[in-house]
Amino acid sequence: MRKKRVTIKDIAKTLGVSHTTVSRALSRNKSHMVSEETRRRVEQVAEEFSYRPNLLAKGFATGRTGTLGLLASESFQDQAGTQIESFLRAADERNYRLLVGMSAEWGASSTETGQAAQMEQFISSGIDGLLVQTMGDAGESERIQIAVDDRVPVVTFHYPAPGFPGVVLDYAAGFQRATEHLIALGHRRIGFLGENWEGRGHDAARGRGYFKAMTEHGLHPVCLPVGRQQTESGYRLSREVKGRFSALLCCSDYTAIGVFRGLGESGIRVPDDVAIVGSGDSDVSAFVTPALTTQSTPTRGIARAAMELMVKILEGREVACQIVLASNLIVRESCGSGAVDPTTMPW
Amino acid sequence: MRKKRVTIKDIAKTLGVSHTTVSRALSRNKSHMVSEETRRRVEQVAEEFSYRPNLLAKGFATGRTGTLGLLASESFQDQAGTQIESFLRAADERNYRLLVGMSAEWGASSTETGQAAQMEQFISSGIDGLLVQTMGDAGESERIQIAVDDRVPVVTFHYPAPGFPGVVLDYAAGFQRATEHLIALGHRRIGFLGENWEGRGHDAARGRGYFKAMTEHGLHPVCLPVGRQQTESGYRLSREVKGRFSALLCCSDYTAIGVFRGLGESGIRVPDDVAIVGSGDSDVSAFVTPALTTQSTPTRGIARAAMELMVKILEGREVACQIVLASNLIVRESCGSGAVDPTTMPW
DNA sequence: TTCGTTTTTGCAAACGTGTGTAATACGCTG
DNA sequence: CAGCGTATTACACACGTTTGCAAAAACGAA
Repeated sequence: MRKKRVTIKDIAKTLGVSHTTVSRALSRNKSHMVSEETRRRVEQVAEEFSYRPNLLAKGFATGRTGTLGLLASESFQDQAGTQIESFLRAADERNYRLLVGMSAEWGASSTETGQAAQMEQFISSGIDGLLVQTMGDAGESERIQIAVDDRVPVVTFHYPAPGFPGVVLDYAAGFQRATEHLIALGHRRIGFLGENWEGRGHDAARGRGYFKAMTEHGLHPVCLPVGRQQTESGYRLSREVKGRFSALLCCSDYTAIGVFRGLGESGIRVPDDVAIVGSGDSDVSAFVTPALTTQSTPTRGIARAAMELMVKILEGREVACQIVLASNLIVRESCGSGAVDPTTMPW
Repeated sequence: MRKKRVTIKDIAKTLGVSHTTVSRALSRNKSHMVSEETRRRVEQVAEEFSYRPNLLAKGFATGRTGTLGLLASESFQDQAGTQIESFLRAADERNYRLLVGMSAEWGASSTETGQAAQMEQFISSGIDGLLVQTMGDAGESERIQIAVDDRVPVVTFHYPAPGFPGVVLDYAAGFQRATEHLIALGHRRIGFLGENWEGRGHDAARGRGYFKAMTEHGLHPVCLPVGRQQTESGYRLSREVKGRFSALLCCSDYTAIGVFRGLGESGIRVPDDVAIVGSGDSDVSAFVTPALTTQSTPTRGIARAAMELMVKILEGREVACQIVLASNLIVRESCGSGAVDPTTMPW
């Protein structure tokens, strides 16, 4: 007895008009007007039948679905969830739905679909635009190009993707400022803990900022390479710190936390003996003891800016541009500057 | 010069066959066979033209889109992101796409769409099924009923929604066990910090478990009501603890962290003076000092189970059932049992 | 009334794919 | 050769909505 879903034709039939009229009445079409009287009656019957438009058919007919694809990167650690959340809010505000995918291009398990495959699926699903979290890995541009070739507007976010519009975070400037902050506090022997020193990706960008600040002040930059397991790497590397550094810049809060633990076991106190700066402003960073001074990642701001850019592009008001967001230093307790901004703490 | 997207008709034309044949060749239709020879040629041309099926049209024609709706609840605090992440993985494993929405039924700002509205949008979008995170608030059943009335299979998760299939977490049993754990450690004056004491929702479920354990051991249960701002509430309530309780059960890790802070300022040590148990196993719980003993929320397991149930229902292999997941106690440092399971710590 | 203009409505095609039914071709049996 | 079954292909329509074009209705002015 499965009754079929109610369509505009059902409404048309009960009112004795054509389905065309109903369509126009409901969509408030400008070019063709429908009398106030008819519109009222149509809306009333629609309400009565609890009519729900078939967005599939609508999208099929118009070529617009009101849905955007969001490809988040799993490599973005614990921030992935927060980032997605921010985008959900931003999309909701502008009345877009979000088809979400998360992919790990590196170390993807066999069951998980690679980013390229997910992207093709999304494109086929008839999205109006694609939001891609960029990590700066090799082959990224080629992947994004797939969407562009299929005329799907793309907005990247997080890391620069040359040639594509996007919202990027200025990690280099952020880390330069962080380094200068430590120098201003009197530190001279400052170490850098990151995945790779020079090359591509986020850590390298941070490294460039660190390098610049150090050399500009006539100081010698030193990099301690961190592995995939960041907390563990930090813990391990903490052994090399003693007497060698008075401050450490970590490319991840988790690395910093590992260092915390390791130093604590050796009886080295933070920030009294060694100052530490993290990066990412993860949820945990305010809760560790001492609270971590960290380079912020404005997840919400990124989402907002990317969404706005996307809407502008969809409306033809913007063609391509790179929006650079500053990465601020959130000063808490771990580098002992004394002046902790209370608004950066959860209590 | 915007070339149109390539369709099966384009393929058909170049091969001199009908689009029907192409459709059948690509979809590997059983009832109508297509010769091996033709299939090969079709696939080759499809590859050559880098044909991508229009999933909108496909879904429109078949009534199946391969997309599921996920309605997460914002009230689920910092776990929302993790929960969504888990579902993305589970969906990917079974080759479904996920249309994600997040809603706060309570305190929703004017710009944010309520859950009911989001659900209607999702239904219109032609999803094959809907995954709803339940919080046990009033009107929830009526909301879910909307989807069911439109013949969209629904699977709820997190909190029991009577009459609908779902995956639920046994908070009551979990908190009962947590309470008994404290009793076994010798505690007698144990307080309960939760949003509401008796009624509906998660905290009430936890409260029931606590109540049961206490009365069964002839102890007197006491509830300290927590407000919306959990960390702050915990901080505030910590003043009432001194000399009154030797242990506290908090319905949220954030409440526990607020209590930590407050007690610390009063010179009361955890776990030496007061034992504390949290709930949620948030990302932060392992990083605070002392590391928080907490009732786990198996986000990944919930997603897996809900997804499996959904697939079974879609395939007609299951009609309705409630899957109850146990909520384990993760013993760390904050209740001083001494035996910390190292696998619960991030290092 | 008659014509012109504007407002309102309907017809029919289109979007890309799937599917029931009919047609064709081929080979086999009697 | 007629008759029949089977494998393969084609035709035509369906799915629900939008939209260009044309027709009808309403209205005002001459």
